[in-house]
This record gives sequence, structure tokens and C-alpha cells, in this order.
Amino acid sequence: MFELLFQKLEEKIKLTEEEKKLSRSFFVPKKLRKKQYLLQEGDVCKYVAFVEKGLLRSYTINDKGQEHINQFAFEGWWIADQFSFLTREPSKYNIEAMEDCELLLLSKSSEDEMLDKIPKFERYFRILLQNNLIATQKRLVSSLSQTAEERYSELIQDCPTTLPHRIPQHMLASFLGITPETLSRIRRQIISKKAPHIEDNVQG
Amino acid sequence: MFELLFQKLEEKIKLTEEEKKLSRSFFVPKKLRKKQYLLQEGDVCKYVAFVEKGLLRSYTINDKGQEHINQFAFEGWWIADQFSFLTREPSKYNIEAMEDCELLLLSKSSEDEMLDKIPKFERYFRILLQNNLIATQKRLVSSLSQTAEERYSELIQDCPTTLPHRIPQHMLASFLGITPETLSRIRRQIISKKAPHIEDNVQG
DNA sequence: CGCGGGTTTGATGATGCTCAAGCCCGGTGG
DNA sequence: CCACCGGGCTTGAGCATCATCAAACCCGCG
Repeated sequence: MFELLFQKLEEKIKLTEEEKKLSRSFFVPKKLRKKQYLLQEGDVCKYVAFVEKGLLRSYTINDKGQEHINQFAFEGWWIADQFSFLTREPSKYNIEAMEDCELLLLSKSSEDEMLDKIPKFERYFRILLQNNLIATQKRLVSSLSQTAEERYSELIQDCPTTLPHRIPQHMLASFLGITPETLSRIRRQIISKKAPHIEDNVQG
Repeated sequence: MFELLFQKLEEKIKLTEEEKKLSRSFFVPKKLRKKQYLLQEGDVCKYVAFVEKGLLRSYTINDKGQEHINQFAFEGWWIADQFSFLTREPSKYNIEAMEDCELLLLSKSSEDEMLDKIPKFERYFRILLQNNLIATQKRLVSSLSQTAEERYSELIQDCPTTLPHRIPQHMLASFLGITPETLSRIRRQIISKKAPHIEDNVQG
């Protein structure tokens, strides 16, 4: 259950066997079935979750009833509503399992204690947050300055295999901040750009 | 010169006098005149800067030549291109002083040494990044799910005094990802919504 | 006074949304 | 085995939002 976690940890920090053993004790394993929720809007986010297996999404619903996906979390990623977790205020996000999941949960008190007893984790989480911030800023800039087509093209360029394979189109649309209809039309346009001669020249 | 920095530090971590003295040595004071640059596109971001005084903006220019402001940094804030600072790759951002500034610069090697010698800073930067991430995620969601008018209204609701006072409209527009013309029209609409009776009913 | 920037205003067009319908395909039950 | 259902993807027509281009305006400053 902890294999992937320790593998990921070792990429950033070196833990002694002692520390590994101790750190295990702070996590609570949890399995989620597809469509079950780790967090629902209005609840306080009590855990940050490390994804050992499966796939989750975090999304909000705005006043017009539209869903907007904020983040996906694949194997080896962390997911939570940082704001609610930190402040203990009710969350505006929902975190749902898109596939059957195996998670390692870390409560606020466990995190605090772990950071106290194994300060190396301060560094680990700092690096994690830094990378997350870099990625989020990049996404923000692209959402402000690029067209939907450009954003979609870049997205599938970054993850040409996993994304279309494990995530249905209407959720990619929601992630990009566009409607499923628009995404469908964009895909058609891209295809006709790539092979503009096919429809025109193949005449038998 | 270090007053504001230590004030901000004390909100998050407790430093001994020894540590304060030591930490000073890692920073290099720097003054910038209005319109001078801390970082220019194509250069590697060599410093994270703490703003003792003044105001800066970080922006990118996309392929169509449009500027998009990524971040402002007021007194007490930090600013850098985290990605370039971390990877030493050339930056895609420009960081420019919007007013005369007094900064405290921290180079990568100084940061590393400081984190080594005063591990409390790991925690400080972790908290900093956490707050920055929360804010950036919020901005991302609003840029994906709200209209320009909604985003502008929320922005000036959050900072009704400082923002319009110190930041010209066309830069607010760039921050919101809209054109100056659109922002101007939005402002007019908001005004006429607030007092719809004025034009209609005052007839002499 | 005239210049130059920032802001405003207008006309037109592109991008993406809404609503509505049709299609495709896998799953279910008769 | 097939008919039916439902969800996801596609397609179309019309519309809202926002960008673009161009011109006017406003105001501080040399």
C-alpha cells in the first residue's frame, strides 16, 4: 500500500528506516469506489490524500449550475482543498473518485505532528506546493491569453496517452473551461487541419 | 530596510536573535526605479524578491504580442518566476517596477544555504507557497467559470482602495485577461446598474 | 498651446455558449 | 438474439460576450 508513496518521497527527500516506519503511522489507508466522494461541497476538508491507485477529480459548481474541474489526481499525486484543510472552513469543492481508488489519508493533526517529528517533510511539502504553484500559474496564464483550441492542443501534447484514455471528453472540456459542444467542434477542426486533403482528394 | 521582512516572518515562524542576524546576511538589498526591470524575458530568474517598498508586476507577452499580467507584488509580498528560479531555464516572464521599489533579493544559493542553516525557513516558504497556491487556484477557477464583469466586481470588492488607487485600469484589464476597452465598458455598465434611475427619471 | 498617455465610445467580427436534435454504442431485459 | 434505453459525443442555428480597429476625449505636463 505504501510503495508508491515512499517511491515519490525518495525523489525529493532521504528518510531513514526509522522515519519511514514512523511516517507510516500518520496515514490512514482508504478505498473509494468509482463515483464515491472524498469531499463534498459544504464539508470541511479533513484530509490531504495521496493517490496510490486510481484517479480523482476536484470540481466546483458555480451559481449557474455549471461544473468546473479544478484538478485531476492520478497515481502518485496528492489532492485536497488546501484552503478548507488549512482554515477548517466549509469547502466549495467536490472531490470524486473517477475510478476505484486506493488512497492514503493524512489529517491536519497528523500532518502537524508529522512535520514536527520529521521536519524533512516541511521540505517535501514545500517542493510539492512549489511544483503545483508553477503548474497552476501556467494554466492560469494560458486560460487568460489563449484560445480554447490552443489550450486543448497544448493539453493533449503534454499527455497524449493518459489523458484521452482515462478521462472522458466532457470532463476535459470542464477542465479547460469550455462546453462539451465546443470541445467537439475544436477536435473536428484540428483533425481537418492535420489532413485537409483527405476529404477533398479521395474520390475513388 | 529589514523591518517589514521580519515583521512578516514573525507572523509565521519564531526566529531567535541569532537566526535573525544570520538570515540578514543572505539577502541583498536592491533599489529599482519605476519602469526598471527585476527580470526580463529570456533571462534566468536569479532571485526571489521581497518587497519592502513599492509595487511590481510580472507579465508575459504571447505570440500575438499581447501582455498578460500574472501577478502584482505590493509591500510585504514576494515575487519571482518560480519555474525559472528552480530550473535555471530562461524565463517567459518580465518583472517590472511600477513604482520606485526597495527590494531584498535572495539568490538560489543563498536560499539553499539559508534553508540548510535555518530549517524554519522551510516552513515559512511552505506556508507562503500554500497561500499563493490557494489564491492562484481561486483565480484560475474564476477565470474559467465567471464572466469578465463578475471577475472585475470581485476583484475590486476584495481590494476596493489599494487596487484602483495604485494600478491603472489598463493593467487591471491585463490582469483580468480582458482588453482595456472591455473593462471600460464593464465599468460603465456597473455604474448604470448601481443607479439605474438617474438617467431615466431626472427630467428637470 | 499642443503633445501624449490613458480612458472612453462606436461599429463590426470572432469565439464560444445555449438550446435542440441526432447519432453512436454498450448494456439490459424480454 | 434483438429491441430498447441512456449516456456521451456530434451537429446545427442563433445568440451573448468579448476582441479588434478606429476615432474621440480628457487631462497633466512640457
